[in-house]
Amino acid sequence: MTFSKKLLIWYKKYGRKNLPWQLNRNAYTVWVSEIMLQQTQVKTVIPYYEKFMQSFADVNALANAHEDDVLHHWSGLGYYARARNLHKAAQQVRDEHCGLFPLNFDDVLALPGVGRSTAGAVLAQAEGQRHAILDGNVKRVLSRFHAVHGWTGQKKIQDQLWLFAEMHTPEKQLADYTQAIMDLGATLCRRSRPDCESCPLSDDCAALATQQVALLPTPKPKKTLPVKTVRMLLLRNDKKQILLEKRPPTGIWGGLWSLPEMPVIESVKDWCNTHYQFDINASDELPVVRHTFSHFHLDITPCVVEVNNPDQSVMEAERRVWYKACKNDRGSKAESQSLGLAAPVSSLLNRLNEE
DNA sequence: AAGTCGGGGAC
DNA sequence: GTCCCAGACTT
Repeated sequence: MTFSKKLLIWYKKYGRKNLPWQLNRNAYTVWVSEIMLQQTQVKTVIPYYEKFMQSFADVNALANAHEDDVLHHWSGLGYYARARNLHKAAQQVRDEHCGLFPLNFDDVLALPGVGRSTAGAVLAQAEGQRHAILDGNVKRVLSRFHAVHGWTGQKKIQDQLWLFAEMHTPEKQLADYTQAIMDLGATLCRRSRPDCESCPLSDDCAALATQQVALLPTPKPKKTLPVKTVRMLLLRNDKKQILLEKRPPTGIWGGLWSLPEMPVIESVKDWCNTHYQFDINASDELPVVRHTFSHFHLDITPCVVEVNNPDQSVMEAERRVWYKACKNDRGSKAESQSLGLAAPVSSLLNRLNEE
């Protein structure tokens, strides 16, 4: 059985058929509901839709209203450009289509605030015209059904999903099919805890077959993290011990032991002299190590420094310790169980120890 | 391709 | 707190 046929059978039993905009359905009511439902959940929209329709019963009433009045009805819904566009579009219908909501795809698409998916949804639901839709629900259903990996905002992925959407769109029962695929996405093929047991498409779902339902759709990539840089000093005494410092209790690596840090821009020799009263001859930079936190990258420039007069540093004894990195029984991992080390510090000490 | 608009729900 | 939601528009 085809995708659409299974979906339509399921819809007949379990689909939503009494939403406010499904009663007395016409292009205007469907259009208003579709705009309100952009990036907004059904439950939130319902009271707004009912009040809006009471005040603006048809497209001409909306066109002739004051923008402030339209915006007042939108207050609290968010994305207020939707309301301004809705009002402008109603005037466009009044002025360019003789007050009759257009039933031609390109004309609907030309209305401000109406994109490809919304235009398709309006004409499919109100007029039974054959158009595919691709909203958040459909993207989720199709990316799982076809195991499409990649963020759905990417053009390549979006094009692929539109092809699948077109492919599955039936020739008849467009209103029901359009509602059905959205209902499936909203009620069973949810973002979290999808109910695959109850899904009419589970037999052919590629994501389910390969245990990838939870991985799809691929989440939006996180925005580029800011990069901070720091130099970490591997201060080494004549016993080949490294100076560690205890971090403050709050903040990054709170309470853990770490290496002394200093700005990359400043002189190592001056810094050691000023902050530690250490006399050093030379220092040796190691390759930069990137450590990533949830909110930034930390590029660490490790710098090995041989200290000539380590005895000078007896200040703040509780916060500083000369530490001898050694290998434990398991091999390469440093013996650090007794001392809480920040992860990249542990890694650096290992590297130094292996040389 | 990335940024913007937004209040609210799920977790 | 984060992520996302029946997207479209601008830069």
